[in-house]
Amino acid sequence: MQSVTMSDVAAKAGVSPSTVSLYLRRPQSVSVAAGRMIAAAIEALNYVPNFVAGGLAAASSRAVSVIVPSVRNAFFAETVSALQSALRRERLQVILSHTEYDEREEEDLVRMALSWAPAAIVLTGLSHSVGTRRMLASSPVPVIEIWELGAEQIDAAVGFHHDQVGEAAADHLVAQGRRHLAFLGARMHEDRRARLRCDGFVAAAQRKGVTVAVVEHAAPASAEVGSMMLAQALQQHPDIDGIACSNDHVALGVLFACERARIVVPEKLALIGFGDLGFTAACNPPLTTIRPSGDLIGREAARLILDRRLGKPWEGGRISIDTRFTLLHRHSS
Amino acid sequence: MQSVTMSDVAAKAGVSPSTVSLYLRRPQSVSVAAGRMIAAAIEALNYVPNFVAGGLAAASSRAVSVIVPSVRNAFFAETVSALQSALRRERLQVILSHTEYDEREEEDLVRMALSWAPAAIVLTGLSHSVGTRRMLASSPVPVIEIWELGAEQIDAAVGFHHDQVGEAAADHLVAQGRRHLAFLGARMHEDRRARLRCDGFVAAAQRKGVTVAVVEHAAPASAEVGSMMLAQALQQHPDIDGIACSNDHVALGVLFACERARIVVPEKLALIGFGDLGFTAACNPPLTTIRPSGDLIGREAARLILDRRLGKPWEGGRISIDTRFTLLHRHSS
DNA sequence: GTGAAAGCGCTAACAT
DNA sequence: ATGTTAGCGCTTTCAC
Repeated sequence: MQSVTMSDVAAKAGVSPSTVSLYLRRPQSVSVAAGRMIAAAIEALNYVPNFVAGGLAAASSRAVSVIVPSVRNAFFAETVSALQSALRRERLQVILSHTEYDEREEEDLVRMALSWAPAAIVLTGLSHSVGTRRMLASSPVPVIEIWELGAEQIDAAVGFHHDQVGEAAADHLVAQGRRHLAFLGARMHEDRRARLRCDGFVAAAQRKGVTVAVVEHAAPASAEVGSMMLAQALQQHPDIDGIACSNDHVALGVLFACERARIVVPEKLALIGFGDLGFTAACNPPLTTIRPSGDLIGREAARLILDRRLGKPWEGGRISIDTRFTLLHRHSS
Repeated sequence: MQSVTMSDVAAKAGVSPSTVSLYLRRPQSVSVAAGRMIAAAIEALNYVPNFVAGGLAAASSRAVSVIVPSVRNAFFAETVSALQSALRRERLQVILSHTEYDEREEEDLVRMALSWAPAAIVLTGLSHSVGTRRMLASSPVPVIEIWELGAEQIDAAVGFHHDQVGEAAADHLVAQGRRHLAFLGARMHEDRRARLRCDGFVAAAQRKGVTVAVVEHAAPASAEVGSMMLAQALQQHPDIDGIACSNDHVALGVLFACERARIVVPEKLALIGFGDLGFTAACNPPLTTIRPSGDLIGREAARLILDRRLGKPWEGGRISIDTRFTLLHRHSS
């Protein structure tokens, strides 16, 4: 079926297939002479190894299954990108799928993921259906949960505490002298992490003794939704002087709406976003925001996967890595 | 190695493994009675099929290899998302990788892609290394090139003509009475499609007899780069009254910079972007832009792959689908 | 360091 | 409609 196979290479190089296999996986375990012959044969025949056959024989494929809520979300895109770059060096490939924030969907995708006998499965968040947990528990595949910390984890987890993000935002606004806060959140009924940031914000504000309001919108985060939520917030609580948003898209919309309503930021209203998306530094005024470590999450997850492949087990069976976040104080607050 | 296999299911259901296999692939080809027994056995044993073994036996896996320049790019993210959603229904999965706009990298990724014996390979653009073309030509795997039309294609292509985008932008600005145009382009030495848009813009402007300047920047598109390019453009050509940008991030930066410099858009300067990214409708003023059909590209690519899997060959061996684009006239022009 | 042999779990003729 | 059979291309003991 396949034009040129490992046997062809072996024949041409004058060695056995198993030597070629060994050479491909651990070149240093093969004599230099044999290695050179094999390399020449591969080159001459233009041999492309078959990962599928390899995966079947080894009972573990070169795939890493990654399941995120949405590929279009810049946060996850960054993590996926970093993960891929790091895995690529070890010739592991990412099988990507998205749940659209649906746990039932996730369960089905996990089942499909297991069908690939992947080297690892990467899931977003710590909240999964019972079925998902059961499947994963009864499988030997390492599981890494990303982008959240602070609840029970299946295996390894790499992320940060979203309630701490909310807390940091509230502390920051209060430190800037604001006494009437609001949190504008998009799609918080589905996006558990946005909800956690909101909860952390409200709790911290209450501890500091300032007033705090929450405005939500069911639609996904966007500038338009941000503009709408600002209007609603000001209508209900005209004295608001500090706003945190569930992410930078929302904050951008608030910024635009303020401009149209001639509300001066930050004098009249201090604003803080979340995400440090591309436009934040270039806005008028530049947007104060909290930068999550999306890139680092990807790199650390890859490191865990590679360590595990090399046989290093995770200490105590469970491991969690806190990648933290950074508050970037710009001119909107 | 695997806890429960197809044979286990067959034994429990009282049929042969091949019947189970058949049931899994074409349920309607199996008697209702047998089907019920098999379904019950699968349920009871919690059977998870092994795609790797299946792929080896069938000499074609349930993977579709997708290679894009960057996962973080919202355009490709949209296409990948749509592609995934559509393929998912047929239980095909996307193996994603990114080239970072490097053709050598792409060649290596195509080699790895072939290692999976994928149902299809999806590549971005029509420009590839000789090695890439050679490998793909000598393989039976269907190839779909996306996001570009107008040059020689390997197999199928789904996308649009970027020079037509540039042309549409120029025509629009001229129709708005602008006579001194400029194109601001980011990373055009690598992003061939941005270059094509630029070329189309310049050619159309010249045909209309208006002046046209080009400002480039090597960095990836961002609002900051947009602000910088605007400054440079106005310094070199103070009389510019219409600007097209290689994408909306750049246009957003221009908008911010105009605001700071008290340049009124669109009265003093008409602006058009590309991409219809999330923020364009919410900006001040809302940004005129050109919406590419990123989503449609993904859906059409999926359709071709699915058709091909069902045995429908593409007419004449080659097929190209023009997904077009739409100019959205808002208030920035 | 290298080779022989035995599968990995499934699909796809083919026969019934 | 169902079962029998023969691999798919590789990895991995286990000898040597």
